[in-house]
Amino acid sequence: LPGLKKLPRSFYLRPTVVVARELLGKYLVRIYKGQRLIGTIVEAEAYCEGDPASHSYIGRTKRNDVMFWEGGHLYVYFTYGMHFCANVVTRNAGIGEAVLIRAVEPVQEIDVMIRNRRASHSKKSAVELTNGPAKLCQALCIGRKENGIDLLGKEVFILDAPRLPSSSIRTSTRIGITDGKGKKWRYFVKRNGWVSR
DNA sequence: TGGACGATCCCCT
DNA sequence: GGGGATCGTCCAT
Repeated sequence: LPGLKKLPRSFYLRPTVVVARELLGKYLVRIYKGQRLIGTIVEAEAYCEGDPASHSYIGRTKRNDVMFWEGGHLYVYFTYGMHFCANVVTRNAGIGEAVLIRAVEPVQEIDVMIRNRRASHSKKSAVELTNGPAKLCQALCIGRKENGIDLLGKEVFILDAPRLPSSSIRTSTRIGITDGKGKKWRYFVKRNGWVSR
């Protein structure tokens, strides 16, 4: 992906639903042991202040602290006793908002991603490599240590790409939540096979 | 100090 | 389509 630049800080400081929508089509890059694991973001959800479904709804705690950092950091949380999920922090410091990355389409080092998910992926389709928030974290080696990483650094970052036409973007309510229903803050690429169900 | 539960995934039916 | 795995976080005793 020669010539593509990292998204600047200013990209992340904008309203969270705008960031969620515009992250579609961008390249999520993970540098791990000298390898460049890359996937195109195809599904994302916005979590805003005043939203009962957001981890930040209860206020600032040790767990959700990174959500309140300046936009352009990575908030990684642990859930269900075994899974990690990755979020892009948005807006200015002191505001607890973020975008959950729910799915990516593998682009580069796909064989490494298969190996990272080997235990459970042995006889599954290519789609199941990264069609969910915890699956893509496993495929890209994103875990507890990556919580709080600066997306303008060298370990995890996002490369710019042309904005997708609005005709290729769809919206829906968010997945797997009970509070805050009705908000159509899930964005995904129409007809892309890696979008979760 | 304890218990309820979760922005999920996988395997089984 | 349903349930079990599995444990950190948070709040109520």
